[in-house]
Amino acid sequence: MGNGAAGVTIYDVAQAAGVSIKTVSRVINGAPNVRPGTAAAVQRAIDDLGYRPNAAARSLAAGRNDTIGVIVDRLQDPFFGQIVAVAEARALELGMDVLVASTGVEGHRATAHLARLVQRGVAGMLIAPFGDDDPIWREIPRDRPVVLIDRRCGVQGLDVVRADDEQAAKAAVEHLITHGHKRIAFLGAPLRFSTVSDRLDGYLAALAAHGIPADPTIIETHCADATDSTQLLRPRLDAAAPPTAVFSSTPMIAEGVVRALALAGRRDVAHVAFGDFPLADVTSPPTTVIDQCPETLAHAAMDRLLARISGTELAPEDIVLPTRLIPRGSGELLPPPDAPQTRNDMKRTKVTAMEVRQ
Amino acid sequence: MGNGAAGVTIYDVAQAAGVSIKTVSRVINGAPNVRPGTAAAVQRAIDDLGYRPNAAARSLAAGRNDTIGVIVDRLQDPFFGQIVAVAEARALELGMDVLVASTGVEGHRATAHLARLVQRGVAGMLIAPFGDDDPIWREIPRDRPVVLIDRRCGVQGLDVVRADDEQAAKAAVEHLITHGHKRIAFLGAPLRFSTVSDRLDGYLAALAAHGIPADPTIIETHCADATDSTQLLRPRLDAAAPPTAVFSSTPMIAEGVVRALALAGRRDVAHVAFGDFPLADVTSPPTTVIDQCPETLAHAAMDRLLARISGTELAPEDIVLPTRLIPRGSGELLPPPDAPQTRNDMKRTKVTAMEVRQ
DNA sequence: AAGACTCTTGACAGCGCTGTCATCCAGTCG
DNA sequence: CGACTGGATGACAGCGCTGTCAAGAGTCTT
Repeated sequence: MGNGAAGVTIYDVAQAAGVSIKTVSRVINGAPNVRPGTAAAVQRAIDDLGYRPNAAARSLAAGRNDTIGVIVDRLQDPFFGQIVAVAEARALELGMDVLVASTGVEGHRATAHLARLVQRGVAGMLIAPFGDDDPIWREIPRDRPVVLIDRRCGVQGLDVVRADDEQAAKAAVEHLITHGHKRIAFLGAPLRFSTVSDRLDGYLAALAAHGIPADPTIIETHCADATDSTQLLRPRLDAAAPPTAVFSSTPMIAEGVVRALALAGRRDVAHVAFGDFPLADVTSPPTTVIDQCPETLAHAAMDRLLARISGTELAPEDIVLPTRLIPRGSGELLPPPDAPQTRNDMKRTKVTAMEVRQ
Repeated sequence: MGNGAAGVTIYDVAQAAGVSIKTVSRVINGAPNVRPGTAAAVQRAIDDLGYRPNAAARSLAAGRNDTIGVIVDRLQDPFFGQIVAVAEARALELGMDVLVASTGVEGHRATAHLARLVQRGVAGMLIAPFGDDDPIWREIPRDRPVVLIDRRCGVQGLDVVRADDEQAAKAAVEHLITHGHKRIAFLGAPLRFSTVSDRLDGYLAALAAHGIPADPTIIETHCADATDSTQLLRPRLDAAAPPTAVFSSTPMIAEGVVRALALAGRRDVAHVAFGDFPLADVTSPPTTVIDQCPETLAHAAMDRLLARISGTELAPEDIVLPTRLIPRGSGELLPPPDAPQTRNDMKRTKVTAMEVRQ
């Protein structure tokens, strides 16, 4: 009984139960071929002594480990919070634990974390790679299961579970176009995030599909955080030919956009954000979002990771999950009747992603 | 060079460097009394072979462990996200790792997690206990450092790091009173959270200090989540003598309050929330909050935990940190000039916490 | 009834590392 | 110049557990 005096070992249990340590080991691990009576006696001894197997000894002896590592940017971000929460819940079902590692907003700690988790002997890792072609990710160990979530990275041969960024962004922008918008600003995080890059492609594809020229002056991809998006959107709202709608490429950026609009007292600018966020439904007007269903993503990624950990052989796959648009009001605003036409209407008809990316 | 083929052991390094494993061990651990030349040779061998010490073997042999466990309600909650983030950052500084455990919104998994973390041999734990007098917390092992954060729990003899809930709540309510409010609703999570209980005490103390009778009909302590607070506030707004101000006891509840007010189109109800939350500044009107500075709390808790882990002897302490009120608008609204007087003005002058808690 | 199995159980050798204690050697000192 | 000191290094015994292999005890065949 009682709260397990530390220091109780398998030997103590064996002695108390009058069996060998191996039998105790069998009982602990639910191994077959132990007579019920023996198992019961051992179990009683375990309970009486408050024995808890030593995880370190166990993983040393068995050579395996029931810990998985999760690497994300920021634990504070609800998106990643949800991912870690799902990972933890799923791991728990299998009696595994989760070691968290956040790379920080610049990804500085990524390399160190990768090394640490390997050293810790994690059975597998769930990684939201920070930055697309960052050489850091080349260091991802290939000797154990790794699943990338949310973002791709330059590395080949790994499972990736992500939202259909390009299609979803395209759908979002078309949603705005359908409501009559032609000047739609793109506010994005840096393009080294594969997600943002894909979303920009979707944005451009939507414009192109509707014969709307892309205007580089309202495409911003240098927002590191919400403060940036607020500050970078502000002057554009006051410009000669202001956008009548804004597409935010991430929830964080959307936060800054909502703030910029609120500060400017503008309720006439349409807004669709990629990624749902808390209180999106009570902004004025409520923010229309693309829900990328972080939990679904996380579950899919964990399915994959846990399958690999349990030994299933799988070919690396790029799993792209659908998203859904949640219209709440801001994305359904119509442009003002006197909205100026696109400034460059006559001059050019197409901007390629390449050009924009300069 | 290269990405450390797993399976390289200290023996391989020793052989490559022409020394004994013990010397390698010394180098790895930065032990004194190793000739610089020897150390350099060993280091070279380590680098060449891509050797990484096996954490399991290490903690088994040394009997210590450089992992700390953090138990919180929900990782998705930015408040806890911040706490875990700080814990992780601080742990990393010392080369330690963080094992996360979320108890779920009802705290169901708490016991299991406690056991798991102990079994994993964590060096210490940071726990945000769910529920005050929940017997679960009696199971907290006393054989290793534990620091409680944010909330107390029935257990004695443990460090607690928390905000000054009662004083902060009192200040918040007095802030409303100063602006002329007399009918101030209290929306709270269940009182088994020590924080909520303390905040209710602060609320009652503020009313009492100003001779305002507490009205149990506008004191609600059964909000499990934001949905509840929305639904429970709604009818009260339409009641005969509606509150002219609302005090939300947690950010989650505040979210529901903001939503209820937005849905009802009410911008005239003053609102002060305990705990800052994202976009609080862009609600209509912007939400006045008490910032409990989660990061500061987390740092203070980690200071304590890491000190204990490193062997410092400390008497258990209840560390209460100050908060600050951030006026943003909603808390500074004045009550309507024709606001009805408190319904019970003549009938009673004081409600004790006891009564309210029925 | 002896051989062939199957089910239970145990002895024992590590897993990779650290702590303890012994050893060796270059200086120091009386 | 021999005893003495302290730094540098290594031999070795575990840490607590699991995997392997063998042995003992029944059970089933023919």
